[in-house]
Amino acid sequence: MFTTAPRLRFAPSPTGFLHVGGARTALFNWLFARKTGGTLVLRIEDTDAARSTEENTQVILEGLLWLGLDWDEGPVFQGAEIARHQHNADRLLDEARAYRCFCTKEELEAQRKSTPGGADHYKYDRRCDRLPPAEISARVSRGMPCVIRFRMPDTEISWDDAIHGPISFQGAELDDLVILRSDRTPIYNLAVVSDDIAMRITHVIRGDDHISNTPKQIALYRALGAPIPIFGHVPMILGADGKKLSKRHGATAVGDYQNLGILPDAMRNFLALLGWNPGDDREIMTPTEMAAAFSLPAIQKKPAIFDTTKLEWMNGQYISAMPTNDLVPLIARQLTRMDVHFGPLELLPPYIDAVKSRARTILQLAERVAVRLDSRWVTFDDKGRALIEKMADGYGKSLRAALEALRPLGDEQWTAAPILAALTARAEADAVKLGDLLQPIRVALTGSTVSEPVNELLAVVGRSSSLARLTAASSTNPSFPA
RNA sequence: GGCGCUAUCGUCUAGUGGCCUAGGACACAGCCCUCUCAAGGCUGGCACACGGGUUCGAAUCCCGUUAGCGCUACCA
Repeated sequence: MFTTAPRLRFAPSPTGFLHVGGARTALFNWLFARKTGGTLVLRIEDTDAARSTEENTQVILEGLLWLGLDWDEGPVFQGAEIARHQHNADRLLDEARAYRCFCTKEELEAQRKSTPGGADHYKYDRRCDRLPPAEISARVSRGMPCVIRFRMPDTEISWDDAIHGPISFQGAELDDLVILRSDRTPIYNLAVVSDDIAMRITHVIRGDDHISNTPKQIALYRALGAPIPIFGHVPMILGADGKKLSKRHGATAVGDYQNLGILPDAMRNFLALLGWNPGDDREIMTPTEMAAAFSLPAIQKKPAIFDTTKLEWMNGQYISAMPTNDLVPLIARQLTRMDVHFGPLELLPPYIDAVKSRARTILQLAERVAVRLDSRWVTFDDKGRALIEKMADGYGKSLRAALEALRPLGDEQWTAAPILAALTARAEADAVKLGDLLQPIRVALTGSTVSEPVNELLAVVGRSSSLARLTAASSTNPSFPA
């Protein structure tokens, strides 16, 4: 049917931000284009002037780029093609495949209400299609407003979906859809078909929520005499409660996850695995690997629940694997947002190395760097407080022992190995377990019972700051730490 | 309500009639490592929605039931 390379499109509507579901649809299009050597076109569907904004368009473009998804053509704006949409509609009218409908919104509403069995059973009764030609031309010359309705064929309309397999609808059950409003602006289904034909789109990969639009669009393709593309409908993304992902589930926009400290590589990888798998057990994959393994039939038919825990796990994997130098600008930006002063960027890597294998998000990572950089960021968590309370007087005592062991070390000896040697010797001399000497230090320095090995922690925090923190903690009444 | 789509561990999934005593990952529990945590290693618990068929044989094919989701505009 199509002898040339595939032409795909991603067609978001700038009536909101880039949703994770939309991002995944874009990703699947991108992967398919990369896999097949096809062309991906970005089209902004802004025909709903009332709800579309320039700002949303920008956010969507930035979101796609952030995820590493680029496009080969566009962005093209649907709103710029209204003349062609109107021309297509007029042609359908001339060929008697569509008709003028003079029913007003109010009349339509009344028709719905008076439908036997309720508005649920309403279907337009084609009363305007039965108007005598003389009456129609009279109304037109009178300037009576009208929409253009497409006459839906009553045949079966079916297609072989690239993801779901065969799907069919009965045309007789479909309504005659409006394709041009009374102000002559196009309605979605006409604009989409008109654009996809003009752009010579061969594969329409979009969300499951468009399945019921597809028979209407196929009918339009046929009426317009255009070849019908391959359709593939990717399942929805649901919230943890199994309902369609929406605002009340918290973060749903791609930008939300960016702000939460998720890496674009991790987000992209996670999204790809939501409803798709490479056919083997690989999980962490580069875009190139994903594209090589990609196929439409491998996409799941059922909706997937968005599991943020696994996203964070994957993000942690990416953070651990990421070169520290690549992390520096991200952490620096976050520290600046937190109003933490860190001096030259070259000073950051040791702090990042100290904590990056333990962090799941950039936010966590930055917070832990901040704690090591500046004692004002130390906050005592529940376990830290519990340890202090449990040890009571032993806490300060243990810290004073540590101070005695550490003070003799000069700046040049303030590295992990000598620190560990000094503390080990002290623990042996006092006949206490090494851990009993170290854990209070950890808590005094970070407020937490979790960190890198204590000797490394001391080395990273530095001699003067470490000693200051230990001194302060050892002399403070342990029942109310800072 | 109508139409459509879907149905394997809590979650993401492998499975396309025998290789399934159903595999992997996240999460969970335990053990190892160990100054804590993470990472890593090992172990464990956890699923074919239900009912009928078809077949020598069904998670896999068919039908029904149930459940979930989507659509049902002069929105996209």
